[in-house]
Amino acid sequence: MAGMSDVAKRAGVSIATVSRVLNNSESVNEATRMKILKAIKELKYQPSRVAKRLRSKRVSSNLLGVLIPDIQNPFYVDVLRGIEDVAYKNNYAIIMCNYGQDEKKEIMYLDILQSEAIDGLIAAPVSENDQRLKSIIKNGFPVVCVDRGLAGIDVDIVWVNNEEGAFTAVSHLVKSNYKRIAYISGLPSIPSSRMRENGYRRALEKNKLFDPELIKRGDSSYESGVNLCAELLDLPNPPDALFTGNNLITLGALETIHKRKKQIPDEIAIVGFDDMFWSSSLNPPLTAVRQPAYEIGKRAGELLIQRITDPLRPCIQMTLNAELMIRSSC
Amino acid sequence: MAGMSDVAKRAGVSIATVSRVLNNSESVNEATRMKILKAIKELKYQPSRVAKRLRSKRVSSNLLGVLIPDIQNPFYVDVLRGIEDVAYKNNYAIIMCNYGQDEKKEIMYLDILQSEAIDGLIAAPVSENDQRLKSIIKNGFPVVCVDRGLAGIDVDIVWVNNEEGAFTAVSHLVKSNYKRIAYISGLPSIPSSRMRENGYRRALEKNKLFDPELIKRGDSSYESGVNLCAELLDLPNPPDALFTGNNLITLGALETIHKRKKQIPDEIAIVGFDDMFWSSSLNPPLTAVRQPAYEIGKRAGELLIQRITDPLRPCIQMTLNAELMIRSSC
DNA sequence: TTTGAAAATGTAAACGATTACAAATGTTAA
DNA sequence: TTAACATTTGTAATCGTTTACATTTTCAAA
Repeated sequence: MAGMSDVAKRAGVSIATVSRVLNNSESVNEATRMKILKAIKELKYQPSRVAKRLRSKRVSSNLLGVLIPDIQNPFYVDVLRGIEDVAYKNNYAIIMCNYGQDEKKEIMYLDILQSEAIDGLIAAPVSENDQRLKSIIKNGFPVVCVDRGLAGIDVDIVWVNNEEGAFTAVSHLVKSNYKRIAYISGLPSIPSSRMRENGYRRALEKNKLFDPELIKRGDSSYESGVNLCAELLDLPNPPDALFTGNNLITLGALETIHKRKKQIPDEIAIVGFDDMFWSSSLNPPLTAVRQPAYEIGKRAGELLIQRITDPLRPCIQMTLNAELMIRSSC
Repeated sequence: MAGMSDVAKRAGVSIATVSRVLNNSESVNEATRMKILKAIKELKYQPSRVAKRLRSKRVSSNLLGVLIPDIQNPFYVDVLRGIEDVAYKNNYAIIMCNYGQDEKKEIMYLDILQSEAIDGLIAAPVSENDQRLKSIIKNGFPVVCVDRGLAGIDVDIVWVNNEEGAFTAVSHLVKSNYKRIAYISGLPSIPSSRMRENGYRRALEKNKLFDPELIKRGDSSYESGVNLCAELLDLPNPPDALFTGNNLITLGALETIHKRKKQIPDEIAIVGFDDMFWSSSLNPPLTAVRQPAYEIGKRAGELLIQRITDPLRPCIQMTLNAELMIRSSC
């Protein structure tokens, strides 16, 4: 592929001048500009972002990193869309890394992203004690967290009020007169799992309905939804309602309930954390706590770009509202 | 951040030696190797992939590009997972670009990916006449297409037999005695939309059931599923069954059907192209043509890595089987 | 010893851009 | 004509690696 020197040769100028018209910086004579533009066209010249990034660390590489735990979870897909739209508008491309809640993989990706000299990173860390991510932040690298925080360090973060969302959902179940309300939790090492559990617990204790037997903790996956729901249904004194800790768990629980031909909500009610755009087409239309996922991504993208341009701005914690979408599953 | 020269200084050797232990190439004395390794640890040195890529074009950058039309479509998510697993195993990271079926965006991403000096690209092109992608392939750059082909050019490709899949699905509808079977197509510029239409048409014509009025062509989105389904239901002589052209269209059509409180399959049957892992939790459990999406991604990843190591290997077109998953929606 | 090959290490030129600084050219006013 | 300044262009260093080639060190055999 043609390089800048080829263009320079063809246009009969020096590479400095070529660089100048490329970055339309400083003054360059209109005639030479035209010559150079013509040469660029003819040679189909494309500047190498790699060389550019190597040379000027202080200049934007127009690359953002995104590190998410699970691309299969529609919540993160929407977050990603939000990030991407903002990035595209601001002329950034994104490297997306999906670490599948695997810490080794997360570390590998973090290394790669750093050594790719990205301008900034949006991450949902593997846990709140993510050492590697913390040290990156301490080094002054621009990072925005989404959905999950980091303990003992000041960082921009965008998330929802998980406790309140869970509290509202479970309270709705209580009001609807369910008595044995179970919670299928995601990975307990994820802060949001515990926040949601707190909300669940607060709603039940307030009404003296709390029974520790009805909490099952899994790994935030579809399979764990399938299995833990089965365990709950097999209890000698099974629950009459289910609060599921995320998207995939909800779908897994539904799978089990349907397989056992239990009626929802008559035999078992269910309300899930995380809405999906097709929730109303589920059987039955699912009552769920809706996180504004796209909005979360959008805000995170904006915060990151701000931080890149102004590294000294104080950190912001942005808590968006989760909303209970009441449909027919409870 | 510390660079290679810092490490060299600390270990009291030249940068060349550092580079050698990093790439464990050639012989280096065990004692010096230790010294250097120690210095690397102490300085938390991380090699810059950017500099590495700039220097050695012929050496692998361990970066793969993935270009997909719509990250919201669960089919592509699964393809992506397949690619990612293979990439990870072979020590490649991936840059994922989602162009949202927007040609301008696709071209931008293609430019970026090229100038990032990635090793290879897996793409589902915007159309079979994608000029930019074609010229990249002509330049000898390693590319594997997924789900969508390219006209008039030899390229590795992994997809399913769309026509056959559609034919099977629609034939099943015919066997079940539906008479007015409609097709909601995705964007006609996408080859798979037309292939599926061909299968649909062949199945109906064979049984003298074809009626051009029952074909609606949209843009492969959820919204177009919602709207075109409504148009079909509003027909003076509405269909008694629906064949939907992809995932999102299916979900959109379900939305409309439910909103109108039509019974599935009694008032209207539906079979969709593309299965989802939660299809059995839909209302009703959805009959769908299952593409082995994860497998498609995995195969594509393998083909790409092969091509990178052997640029001269003849092109392969890999057609996987689509399978009809019969549930209760027809 | 000396010699020569093998092993270990160093030197310096790339890779393809940006950019400080220098140099050349053009323009205006005295 | 020339001084003074603005405009335009060029030169060369730089970013952090890899690598061809040169050099030094080591060591066994003569």
